[in-house]
Amino acid sequence: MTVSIEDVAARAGVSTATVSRALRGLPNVSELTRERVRDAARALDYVVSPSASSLATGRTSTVGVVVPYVGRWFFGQVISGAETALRQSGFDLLLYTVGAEESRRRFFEELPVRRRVDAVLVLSLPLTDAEVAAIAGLRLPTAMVGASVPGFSSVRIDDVGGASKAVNHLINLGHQRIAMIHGAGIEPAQFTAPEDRRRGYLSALASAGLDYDSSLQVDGGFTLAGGERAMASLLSSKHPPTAVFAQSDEMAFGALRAIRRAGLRCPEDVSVVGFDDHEMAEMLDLTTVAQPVTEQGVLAVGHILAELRGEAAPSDDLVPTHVVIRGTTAPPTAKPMRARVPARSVARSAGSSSAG
Amino acid sequence: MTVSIEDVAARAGVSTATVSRALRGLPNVSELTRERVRDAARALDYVVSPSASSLATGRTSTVGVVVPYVGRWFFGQVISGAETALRQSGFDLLLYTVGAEESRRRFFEELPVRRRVDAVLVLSLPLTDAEVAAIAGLRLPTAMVGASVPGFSSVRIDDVGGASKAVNHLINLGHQRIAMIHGAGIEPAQFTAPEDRRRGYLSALASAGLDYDSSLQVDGGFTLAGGERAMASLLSSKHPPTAVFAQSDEMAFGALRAIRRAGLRCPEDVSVVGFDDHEMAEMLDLTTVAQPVTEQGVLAVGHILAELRGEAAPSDDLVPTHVVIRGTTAPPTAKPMRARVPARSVARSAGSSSAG
DNA sequence: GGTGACGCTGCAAGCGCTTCCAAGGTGCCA
DNA sequence: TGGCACCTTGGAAGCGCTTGCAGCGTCACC
Repeated sequence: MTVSIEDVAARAGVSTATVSRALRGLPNVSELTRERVRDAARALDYVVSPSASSLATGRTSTVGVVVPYVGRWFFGQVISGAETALRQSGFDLLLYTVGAEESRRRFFEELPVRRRVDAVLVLSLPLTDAEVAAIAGLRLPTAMVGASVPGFSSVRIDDVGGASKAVNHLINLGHQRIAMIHGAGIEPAQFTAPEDRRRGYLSALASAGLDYDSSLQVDGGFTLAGGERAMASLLSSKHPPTAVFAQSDEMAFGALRAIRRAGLRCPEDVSVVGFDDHEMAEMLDLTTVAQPVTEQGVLAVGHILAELRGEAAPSDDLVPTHVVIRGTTAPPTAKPMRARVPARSVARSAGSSSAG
Repeated sequence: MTVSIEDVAARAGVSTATVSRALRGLPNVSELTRERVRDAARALDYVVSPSASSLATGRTSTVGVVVPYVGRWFFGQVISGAETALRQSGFDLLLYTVGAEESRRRFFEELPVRRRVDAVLVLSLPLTDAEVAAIAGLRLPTAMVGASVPGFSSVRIDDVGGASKAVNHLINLGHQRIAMIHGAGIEPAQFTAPEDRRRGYLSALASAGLDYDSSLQVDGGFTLAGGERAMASLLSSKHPPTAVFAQSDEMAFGALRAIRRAGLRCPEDVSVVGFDDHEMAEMLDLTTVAQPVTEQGVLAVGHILAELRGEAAPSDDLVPTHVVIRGTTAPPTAKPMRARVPARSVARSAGSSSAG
């Protein structure tokens, strides 16, 4: 039924060994023979059997990608980049989503990637020590995106730098009272983003000689709803900020909503900067810190492939970020927050009267 | 180095044949033996070699999923559902993204899934005839999500019904002048969503006895920017609509932005309904038509697995939708677009069969 | 006691490749 | 002309499983 290497060999009048060599571009095959083999293969519509091939070589030409959720924009982008890079090098991408507690447990328990892949890519999964050990036990080239674990290659963004760029942007606009909506620090240790972004925030404030006010740091739990709550609480404080740096775009979205619901306007009353450059950021005109997302997938694959070729030891990449200035940031108004529009009932007159 | 079935056999004191049968739960193995084998396997941390196994059986226990983009919310969700369902049945998921023209061409030309997968899942890819032929040539169980092709299983939503539900919602609120922002009809024939949604729109209007005004149908090309342009043009017409049905949430988002930029308010001045229940729809408080997304992946996998077991011929699923009412729809103001009056009084003029 | 039937197990032949090793040719130099 | 190095090619042994077929006790029943 299916055509095998033997059929090709017969048709080309050579041995299977030669077919194998010819088709894979190995040296020590005369050009003439190679052509004949290629023709035969083409004529028979021959495709090598991956299982036979990997049984013989021990290599699978497949990389396992472990990701919490595929549905989230960020992961989708990274996977996309990784897939392209892998495909280009002749590798397949086996997907494992381990977002649900149950599936995660099973993944690290059974390690279904064993014998199935040549290398592993772990995306933004803060791993417990046991999980790290499990992965290490695979003895496969492994790269992490978004978290750094000793012994593995990793690709991360410059969280500290990104955060201070964002805050500097606000400072340059003239803001002095700048709040931060952060993510909770409850995650495993390798997930350093919240802490790093906080460091960036603080260092920007410090080098501008601005006061540090701990009441301006509120937890938004990295969710939209959390960002909304955080912003609401900031707005209702006795001395609200004129600008807010949110550690993620989703929290920034929530903040925007809170601002709107409070009858205030952004950026006239409060400026907001996010972090990520989420696909919706543009639509909401959110100033934010952009990170190259797809590229991180590509870089991670690069590490993996290099290790696979034995060319490189595990190494870390820190990719740069840049601030994308959009419409949610502006200089503070002269008299910050004084004449507060009565929220709720009176729909903001922004549209008709003061538009522009 | 790696432990093979032979090691397990030796340790359990049986033949490799028995190990194979015992571990796979085949009958004709005494419970005692099975236990011994299991223990040996566990003790040696044995994992069957997928390549050896599939070389021997011809089955790969892998399903190829072909998708235009992973980064888009909808696809991510569907993949997620499919992955879970597959994993549960012991299948792996091989991902192929063919969004880019180049990668798409290569995919259908080389058909890298050949010999690699047992079945194929094609997500929301309107295929050309040649592409359909290529897939058919694989002679593998195949299911489509979002498009229906004769000969293949498919899972789609009820576009006609969804659209008319959306429009009925507007009609029930009292709207009489309802526009539609649609997607261009330039795609291959199987991509029937635009046309079906138009049919739903028209039938809802018709059964409410409302006029059909072709100037109220504008193309938004299924993009945010397109939706914005379409809405802008509607707003600037001499007789603008009081409500708009957008064939996708993204276009609806664009419409919202156009409304805001025109200094108008939603829903006070114009109501907007979208389609999809995009993850951002909630954040933007958009009334929309929700479809079960993850579930479509699960259903498609169901079809595939059934075919794989030889249990079923290709069949179609039409999954229902429902309107999610949020804040972008409200009864029209009494005197549309002229003076702004609180829009309470008109609340229930739903049944009015009077033609406008 | 003979004889199937039946349950459990092992033998061994593949599955379709890759690769080590040896063999045959060729050309070149001594 | 013989010897040698080098380039091509083929033979054949696996890689680690699955599975058809046969063997062998056991039983039940004639």
